[in-house]
Formats: sequence, C-alpha cells, structure tokens
Amino acid sequence: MANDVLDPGAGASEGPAPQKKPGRRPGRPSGAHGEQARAQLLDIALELFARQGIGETTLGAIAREAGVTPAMVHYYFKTRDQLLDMLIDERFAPLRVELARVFNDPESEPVDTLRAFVETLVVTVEKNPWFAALWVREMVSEGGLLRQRMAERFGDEHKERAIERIAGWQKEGKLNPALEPSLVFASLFGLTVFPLATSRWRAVGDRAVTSEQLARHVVALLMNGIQP
Amino acid sequence: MANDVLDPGAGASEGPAPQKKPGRRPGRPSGAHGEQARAQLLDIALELFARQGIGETTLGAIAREAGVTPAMVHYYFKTRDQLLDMLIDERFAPLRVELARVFNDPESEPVDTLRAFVETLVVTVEKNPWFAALWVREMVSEGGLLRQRMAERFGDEHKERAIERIAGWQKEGKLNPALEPSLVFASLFGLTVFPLATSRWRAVGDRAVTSEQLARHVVALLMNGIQP
Amino acid sequence: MANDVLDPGAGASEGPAPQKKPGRRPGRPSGAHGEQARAQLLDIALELFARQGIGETTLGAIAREAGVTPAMVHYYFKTRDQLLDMLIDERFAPLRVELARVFNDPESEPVDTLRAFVETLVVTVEKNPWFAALWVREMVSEGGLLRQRMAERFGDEHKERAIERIAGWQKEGKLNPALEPSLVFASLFGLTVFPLATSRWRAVGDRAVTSEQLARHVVALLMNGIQP
Amino acid sequence: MANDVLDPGAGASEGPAPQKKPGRRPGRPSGAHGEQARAQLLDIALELFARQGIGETTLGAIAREAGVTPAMVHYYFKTRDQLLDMLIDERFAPLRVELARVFNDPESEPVDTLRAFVETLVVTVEKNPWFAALWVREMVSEGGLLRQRMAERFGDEHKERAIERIAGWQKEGKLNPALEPSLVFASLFGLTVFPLATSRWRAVGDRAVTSEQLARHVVALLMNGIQP
DNA sequence: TATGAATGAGTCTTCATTCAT
DNA sequence: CATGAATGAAGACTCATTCAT
Repeated sequence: MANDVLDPGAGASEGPAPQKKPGRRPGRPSGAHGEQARAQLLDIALELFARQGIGETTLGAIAREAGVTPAMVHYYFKTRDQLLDMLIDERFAPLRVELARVFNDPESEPVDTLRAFVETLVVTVEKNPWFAALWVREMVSEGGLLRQRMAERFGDEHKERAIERIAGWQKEGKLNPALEPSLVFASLFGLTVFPLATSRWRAVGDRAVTSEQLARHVVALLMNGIQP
Repeated sequence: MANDVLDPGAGASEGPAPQKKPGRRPGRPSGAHGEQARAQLLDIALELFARQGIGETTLGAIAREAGVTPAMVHYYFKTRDQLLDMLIDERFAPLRVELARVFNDPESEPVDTLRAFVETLVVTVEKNPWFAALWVREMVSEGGLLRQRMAERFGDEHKERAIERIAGWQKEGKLNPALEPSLVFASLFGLTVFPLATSRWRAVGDRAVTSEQLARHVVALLMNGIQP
Repeated sequence: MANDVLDPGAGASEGPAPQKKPGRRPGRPSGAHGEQARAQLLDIALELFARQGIGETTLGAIAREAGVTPAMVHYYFKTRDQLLDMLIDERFAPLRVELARVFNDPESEPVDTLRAFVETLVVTVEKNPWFAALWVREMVSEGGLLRQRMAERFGDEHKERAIERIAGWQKEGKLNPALEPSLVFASLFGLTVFPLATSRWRAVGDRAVTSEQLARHVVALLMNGIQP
Repeated sequence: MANDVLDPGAGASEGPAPQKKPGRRPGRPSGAHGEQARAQLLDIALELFARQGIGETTLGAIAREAGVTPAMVHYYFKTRDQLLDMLIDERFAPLRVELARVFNDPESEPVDTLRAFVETLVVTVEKNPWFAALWVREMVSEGGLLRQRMAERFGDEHKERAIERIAGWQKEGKLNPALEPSLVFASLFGLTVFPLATSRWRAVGDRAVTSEQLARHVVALLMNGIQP
C-alpha cells in the first residue's frame, strides 16, 4: 500500500528523506497546513520514540512536544497503531531500501561493498539520529514493535539473497571463508548501529566519538582485525 | 541457576553487591517456600522483561505467568522499582562483575584477552538467555531502565581503566593501532550480544545459528577481518 | 454560592488567594460547561468530605454522586491532592479571610467584636454547611488534612496578633482579665462551630436547634462572662 | 453485653481506667501473656487512632508500632470492627459513665455541678490524652466511626434527662435563663475538649497551655456567664 | 501463640480513544 | 482544523482477611 509511494521516491538520488511530495494520503487530513503539521508530528514521534522507546511514549507526550492537543494526534493518525505504520512506511522503510541498494550494487568488489555498506550506515544514522536507537530497541529485540510490522511488510527473501551472495564471495576466495555468511550482516550492524545507539549518552561528559572516528574504527577492524 | 556461573566470590569483592545468602532479606518474606517463590518470580520477570521489554511487562503479566495473583508480586517486591533493583543486584550485576574479571586478567596477552572476553560473553548469554535482549534494549538505549540504575551503582571508572589499558596495548604494538580504544568494547558487545539478542526469533523457521558458530565467526573476524 | 458572602474584595487583598474569574486556569479544563462541572465536583467533594471525612471519601464516591466516571474527576483535578488544594484555595481559605476581617475591625469595642465574630461564624456555617464538620475534623485534629495545608499557606502570625490584641484589651480593663488570651479563640470556635458540627445529626428526630438559638445561647454565655 | 463488665468497674473509686481485672473475654485469646499483649494493642490503637484518625490507621500500622505481625492483630481482634467495638467497651464507654456520674450527683448546686463537670473533663483528658482528639474527630462528626457505635449502645435518654435537669435549674432561678438547655452540654464540651484536641500541636513551638490554665479559663468564662 | 504466604476487593491514576462543537 | 469533555480499560499499589503450619 505505502510501498508504491515510497519505493520510487527512495530510488531517487536526493537521499533517504521522502518528504511526502505530492501524493495525497487516502485518509482525512489533506490541507497544506495539515500536511506540514502531520509531518512535524511524525518527526516528533520519531524523536521521542528513539529517546524513550515506543511503548514508553504516550500520544500525549508527542502532542505536548508539538504544542497541540492529544486529540489532534488522533485527527492525523486515527490510532496509535496507524501512527506507527505511517512512521514505518514514510521514515523507516525508505532507509532500509536505500541501504539495500548499496549492498546490491553488482559492480563493486566484496570488500569494497562491505566497507561502503558500513560507511553508508554511519552516514544514514548521522542524518537520521533516531535510526540507531530505534533500530536497536524496537527492531532487534524480540518483542520490538517495529520488528513485527517490518516483518509483515517485507519478507526475508531479501536477507536470503544477501546471505547467498556472501557465501558465493567466500567460495570465490574474495572473503574470509571462516566467517559465517548469515552473521555478516548482524556483525556490520552490530559494529556500527549498536555503538551509535549509545553515543548520545556516551558523549556526555566524555569526548564524543565522531561518526568519522567510528567509521574508521569499524573499517580498520573489518580490514585487518585486532591484530597489529 | 545463574549463580553457579557467576557467584564464586565475585559479588563479595565489589561494593553494593547483593550480600544475600546468610542474613535474611530486610523485607518481609523469608521462609523456605517463600524464598523459592520469590526466586521464581524473579526468573519469570527476567524472562518477560527480556522478551517484551521492561516497560511493556506489567506486574500482572508476571503474576499470571507464575500462576499467582498480582498482589503476590507486591508481597515479595514492595514495588515495581524494588523488583527491578533486586533483579539488578541478584541477576544482572553479578554477570557484569564476572565479565569484568575476564578482561582484567593481567596474565594473558591482549589478543587472547579479547578473544577470551568474546567467548565468555557468548557462554554467559548461552547460560542466561535473557541477558542479550535485556542488555540491548535496556542497557544500551538512552532511556533504558537498567542503564540508569546500573550507572547509580557502578561508576564509569571501570570503563575508563579498560580504555587506558587498550591504548597501552596499542602503544606496545600488541594491538591494531588503527582501532579507537574507546570503541573496542562497543565493538565486542556489538559483535556478540547484538546478534544474540536477535537469535531467538531468527532461529524460528530458519536454521538456527549456534553459539559456537557465533563465537567462531566473531573470533575469525577479530583475528583477521573480512579479507580472505 | 458562597461567593456573595465572602468574596467582596477579601480574596484580592491577601496572598495566595484563588485569582480565578478572569484568567484561565493553568490546568486543562476551561470551557464554559467544564467550569460548571468542575465547580459542581468541588461542591460535591466538599459535601462528602464534610459528611464522611476527607480520608474516607474516595474519588469514586465523588464521581458517583456527580453522576460521572472517576476518570472525570481526574480530568478536572489531576490528582487527589490537587483537588484538596483547590478546595482550600477556592472554598476554605476565603472563609477564613472573611472571618479574620470581622475580628480585625479596629473601630468596634472588644465585647462587640467578639459577639460579632460569633455571629458571623454562625452565619458562615449556615451558608456553608460543610464548614463546621470540616473544621472540626480536618482542621482541629492533629493529623487533619486541612490543617497541614492551611499551615503551609498561612502562617501563625495572624493568630499571634489576635492574641496580643486580646491581651491588650484585658490590660485596658475592657475584657475579663481572668481569661487566657490564647484560649479565647478556641473558646469562640468551641462554643459555635463545635455544636454546629453535630447539629445535622442532632436535628434528626429531635427538635432541631436553629442557628439563631445557638447564636443567642452563645452570646448569652459570653456576655455575662467576658465583661469585666 | 459489654456493659455488665464495665459499668461496675467504672463505679469503683480508682478512676476511669478499667484495666480488665479478672473476667475472661468470651473470645479466643486468654493466656496471661496474651491478655497483656492484647491490652497493649488496644493502647497503641487508641494512640494511633487519636493521632491519625481511625480510618487513616491501618491494622498494619498498629501491628508495626507494637512490634508484631498484622496477623497477630487479627488473632486478638477477629476483625477491624471488633477492635473498634472493644475499644469502645473497654476504654471509651467507661469514661463516659464516669463523666455522667459527676453530673448526676444530686447533692451539689447547679453552678458547682457544671464547674465540677468541666474540671473532671479536663482531668479525664489529662489522664487519657487520646480522648479529646478521638471525641472531636470520631464522636462529633457526622460520619464519625465512634458516634455510630456509641449511639447503638447507649440511647439518648441520658441526654434527655440532663437537659430536663438543666431546664429545671433555670426555672428555679439557679441558672442563666437565657441559655438553651439542650446546648449547655455542647458548650461545656466545646469549651474544654475542643481546645484540648488541638493542644498537642498548638504546644509545639509555643508556650504550651496547661490543663490547669484551660480549666481556670473555662471556669472563669462560665462563672460570670451562667450565674443568674 | 504466632507468623508467613496468599488473595480479593478496592483506590488512585494514566491513557488511548470518541464525539459534539 | 481543532479542541474540550468524557470515558473504558488497564495498571500499580494497599489493605483487611484467611489459613496452614
């Protein structure tokens, strides 16, 4: 349903921010002002969800942060569940598509591909600070609220294909054969998104670790391991 | 259950550890039967917290799972907060202490130390399946409920010292100098705990990834990176 | 209802008075209908508090009496404590101010002042039937819920000054010197409010004692007692 | 039921404290040790009821103060209601009987009688500090928990006769005829018990008003008021 | 006697949701 | 568009009470 709206948009070159160009939503709100307010609510929800967790964030809190009444939130997103769905369709899923595209570039070499993937991941989180926390908390965890919905929308074939591709590279001798193909992606995410999810609080009182530092660190680890 | 793995003296040598076995708990319940029921509630709470998140798990859910009334939960843990505190003191903190001990072994070589750390991490999670999910969701995330409490109990000096030690190793030429010392731990956790946090659901319908596979994978990555 | 008796300027000239009419309340409800419902809840609460005691009256009971849901009560008064605070500020404190004004009239003679005070007290209770019971139970008693809050709002200097004034009158030979100044007020309240607090039930099945009868009785007692 | 136990005891000369001499209660507890514990619980309950109000005092609070378990309180007083009943029968009612006796002395003159009544009242409260607060809060107030029970046990005939007696005195010219007979008792209680109910907290930080001072004050007020 | 374990009923409070205006 | 009023459902917590030991 939302895919036709987002997938083409995601394919464009100006990055993973869809911004809801022309297409009117089927639901009620549609005016120019309303569209803007709706997008702002989505942004605020995203920010709060990332900061406190989805389950811990009440609609009232979102409304307060936006300076509107809770009833207003219901006006734009008939229900809490729909708000989540729209969040996924309009903010979360596009990022996923974008990332997949980096990996699926058939031209580049295996090692370059993985490095590029890591770097894109870091840039993505830099542009969308909510991504890391949300991913870790609501995507990875068993009962994560995003996980269930994402799983419904996008199957696992994507992942299957990626694993096969990695296994293929190993057979071609282009990748460390001791690695477990099905764990490579988990490792990449674990090495990048995971530390980024904690960076906001780690930065407090400490010298913050910049995104570049993280990218360099992860690439160094991937390229050579920990040995000198 | 978890005690045989972690308890051997570890709890005694730190500060605000549980101090349980001999003296009666300050609170009310203390009989033999009660102590057992209490421990069971703790186990169930841990399980549910890991599965659904702490904030999403009601005391009623814990009670239902245990086959008792919600009032029973209040009987053993005066309040929701106290339940959390006891969970930390009696289940969570001991694991942390155990892990710290592995890293602080002054005898072993840097590379061995890190490998041993990863392996212990994997074993720990294998014996305490709730650990991974709980760590990822409630320890890493900004508003994580465990983070705040753990921070109160244990300061950050521990972490500071570890970082210095790693930097020292790099200077001695015993560790890849391109790594960022303050990120090494995040990487280790990201490579192990992070995938383990998802493994339970990934295993369903899929060929499960065993703990050994994960350990081998991570060690392979650490030792040599992704290059063939 | 009680406003015409007490409000004329009294609330404005003191400190933490209600300041209601013009500006919107800081809290949520503000519409015309809501304001009325809120006032009705306040009235019902006052009535029940007087009849059963504050601690014995549940929010549910107030809601039931008003024909609304308990959640409604929370809608207007975020918490039980706030309901009490508003009760004090908007209903209880104004009466206190009014009474103080009667006593502080610098023109009248001592004996007249005390008599006027008693008469005002009787009239006040007649117009605000909840006052007597509430005063006796929650203001006088050690753990009385009003006592604590009133003490926070208004200090004791008021009382101090009154005592000094009475002592002054005694020195001037205008008041029975055998009286204990610090007990005069207690006596006045004891002679009027105290019997009034019981009158509702005493009246049942008995020939009721009217307010005028009480006033006459107390004045008769006082007149031949307070004169030098 | 309880009357046969208490009325004779009250008639003795050593004051209004019954102390449960020999007679075994019909209920369960009866051993020597138990009897003592039971009396102590009664005392503590009385103290707490007076301090915080009956409704505000939980059985748990009483148990804690006594250093026993809440179950113990149930052991002695099958139910909360029975505790109240026993409190009335064994502590409260005897005082009432004692007071009635003072008033009913047929020998003394009206004015002396009333003065003696006041003085006895003051002494009674001095010996039983819980009396004043309990009377004011739970006896006077409409929903007072003692009121209802006392009313069940002792009718109003007592009061009726007293009123008639006062009216008779007025007709004989021995009492101020402007007084309302049915209010005389209320006035006496209001003048004595009422101030005493507040004295505990008034004393804090202030020079305390002694019982003697109060007695003198009230008598002074009465003497020049009740004389014809 | 005495108590720990256990519970049902009730209280306060929060929150998503609806609806009339 | 926007909001105030209103509510049902659920959650945390308390408390009197029971019962086996």
